[in-house]
Amino acid sequence: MNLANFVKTKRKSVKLTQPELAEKAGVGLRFIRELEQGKQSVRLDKVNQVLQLFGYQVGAVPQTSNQQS
Amino acid sequence: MNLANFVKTKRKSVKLTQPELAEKAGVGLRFIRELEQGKQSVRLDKVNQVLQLFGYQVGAVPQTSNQQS
DNA sequence: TATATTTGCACCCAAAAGGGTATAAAATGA
DNA sequence: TCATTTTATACCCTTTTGGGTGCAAATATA
Repeated sequence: MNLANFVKTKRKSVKLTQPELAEKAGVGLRFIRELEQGKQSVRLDKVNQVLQLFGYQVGAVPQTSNQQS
Repeated sequence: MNLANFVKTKRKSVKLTQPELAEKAGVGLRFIRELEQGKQSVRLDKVNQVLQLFGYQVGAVPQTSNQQS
């Protein structure tokens, strides 16, 4: 589970659309879309704005890890 | 342990200076410094370039977690 | 004490992010 | 099937990043 799928899965689990998530997180709609599509060069602070809605944050995880899901 | 301290600690554990780490990771020295100082708006791909030297990558971790160390 | 390392600050600059918007495509539901 | 919702892609624009560099001060380290 990478960050992109993590966000997508979490968003769907709380029944939010991308525009709704963007609004709640205080980021742009385009950012949510690029994030869920796996864009690598996103900004860390924006990612954290999204993750904290789900009670998560960006951290270092072992490369072999499946991260949280 | 936040990302900044994680990188700093890992770097010191393998006895690298900031310039050496920057060179190995393929990022600028200024980036390493800003990362270790906790700058929030860094780019995720650059963070990953650094973390993978230590066998780690960026992932979602619970907010209450101490992340990996 | 010296030496090496780290930090902080300031420039300049090219490249990219991210926001907004509009349109096209895909998915979902009646 | 058709209509609606959701998602994806493209274009502008402004702001910021990140790299390079230099220098001074603070902090370790031998």
